[in-house]
Amino acid sequence: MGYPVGRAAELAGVTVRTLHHYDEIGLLTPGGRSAAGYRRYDDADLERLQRILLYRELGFTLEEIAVILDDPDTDPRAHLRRQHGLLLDRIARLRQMVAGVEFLMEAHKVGVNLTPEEKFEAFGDFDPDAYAAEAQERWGDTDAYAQSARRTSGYSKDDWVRIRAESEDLNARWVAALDAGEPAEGRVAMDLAEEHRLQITKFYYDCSYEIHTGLAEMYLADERFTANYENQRAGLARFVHDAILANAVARA
Amino acid sequence: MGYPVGRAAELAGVTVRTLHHYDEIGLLTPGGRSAAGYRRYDDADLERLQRILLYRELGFTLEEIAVILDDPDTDPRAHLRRQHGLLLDRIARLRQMVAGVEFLMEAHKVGVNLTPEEKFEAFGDFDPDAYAAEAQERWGDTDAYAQSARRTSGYSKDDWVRIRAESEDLNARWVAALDAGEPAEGRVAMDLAEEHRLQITKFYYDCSYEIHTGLAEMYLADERFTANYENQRAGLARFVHDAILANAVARA
DNA sequence: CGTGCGCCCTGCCGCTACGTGAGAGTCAAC
DNA sequence: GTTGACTCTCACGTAGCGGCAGGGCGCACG
Repeated sequence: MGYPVGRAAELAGVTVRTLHHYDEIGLLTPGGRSAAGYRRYDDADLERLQRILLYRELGFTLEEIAVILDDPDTDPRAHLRRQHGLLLDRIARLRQMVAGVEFLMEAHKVGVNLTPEEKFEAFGDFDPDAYAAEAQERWGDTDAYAQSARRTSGYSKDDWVRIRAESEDLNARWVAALDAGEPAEGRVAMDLAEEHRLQITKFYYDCSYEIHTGLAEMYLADERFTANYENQRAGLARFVHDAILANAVARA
Repeated sequence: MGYPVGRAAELAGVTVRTLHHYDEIGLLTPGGRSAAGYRRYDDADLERLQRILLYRELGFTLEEIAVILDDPDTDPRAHLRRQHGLLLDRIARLRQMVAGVEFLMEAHKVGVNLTPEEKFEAFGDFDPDAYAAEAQERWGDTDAYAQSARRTSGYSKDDWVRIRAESEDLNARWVAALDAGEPAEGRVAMDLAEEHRLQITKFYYDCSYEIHTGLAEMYLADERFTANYENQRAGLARFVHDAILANAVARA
């Protein structure tokens, strides 16, 4: 009983070498060996293999996959839900790119000349807030992120333009507040924080005060977000962070 | 004029090292250099870079991308259309995987026990006919494939179950015909060929006799398809091929 | 005028996730 | 008992960069 390596590879649609590799690095060790030393894969092995391949398709490294799969308090159902969410997210991202290509096709047809900046923007260096939901969910397991993916996947090109405009507007006002020397715990900054929270709720997912403070922490901890704010104004990341916390404490 | 490497990298959302690498392998050589030997990227370079990144996201190797981009008779519009189609295809594939995950979740909830084969099938080693459209279009430039992607992306889990069932039913009858010793140019085989053509039209895209014969050739030429048929019965690939050709000649 | 500081250059070594043999044993079939 | 398909274990090769070393630019600031 159990499948030999060739059969397992065929079933999963991978090469024998790949299975050898996974065995070498300890990612997928077959349940047993025959007398002659042949690998024998049982049903549990194949189930694990399937999960590996799905996470791999989603862009995780083999090391990350090992961590995810060997986490003791993640049952099969949690894996399926997470994979489901991540897949929806990928689709949302691809849809955004489709919208970008359609936008460029339009521009080309009408003969509009776009600056390089505009061209790259068409695809979006993915919006930080949408991205945040992903990061949040990647290891957590709420459904804020799945909600985000579901909603963003329904957005049209025009929607994205509107969303981008509103986001940039709010951003400009953050910068203005910082430049004006507003205190992060003051009325103005806290109102901006509240507006920020409502904007996320409106476009992506229900952003509670708790989630919002979580985002604020990430704005400081994750350099991708830090850079996003700091590129606009030195100290802006910390300013936004502090304002969000003050706002959450005051209103919650 | 022209952007320095750091600025170009920032615009495109890649690292400087990546641009160096593309320069090294000749995939993207900056339009000029400053007096001090600094790379200077002009607008045309950035446009090329954007195309590179999109094709890369779609899974092409850098070498393949070079071939695609340096093909003299592919204008910007053709690139956009191709990218648009390929993106829709990726989305369709991911949707199929989503459906697969949902199917597994259902099965898990109801407590159904699936064999490993069934589990891997849930995601589909992608249906050959849908795949065919892709291969057809990847280098050609009709829109059969885009049509296929558009339609399949709208299919639900239940739809896929039905499609799979119908496909397998037809497949079984091909096998039966071959086993029964039916001639490939006979009535029975030709009727199966016609049914095959209509099934593709129904589920994926308008399959003309011309396209159909194209598919038949591919069933013999591309080992992924050959294997698909030969795994069921030796000689089946050739049998299907001959029947499709006979049918096309007789009816067209 | 020099002296940081940030950006740029060219090697070059390292890493991941395998591909691709080489050389040898295994197993079912004829 | 031999053939052909499958398996094993080294072991080196490859793609697409990441990251660091050692060294030039270039402009501001004192």
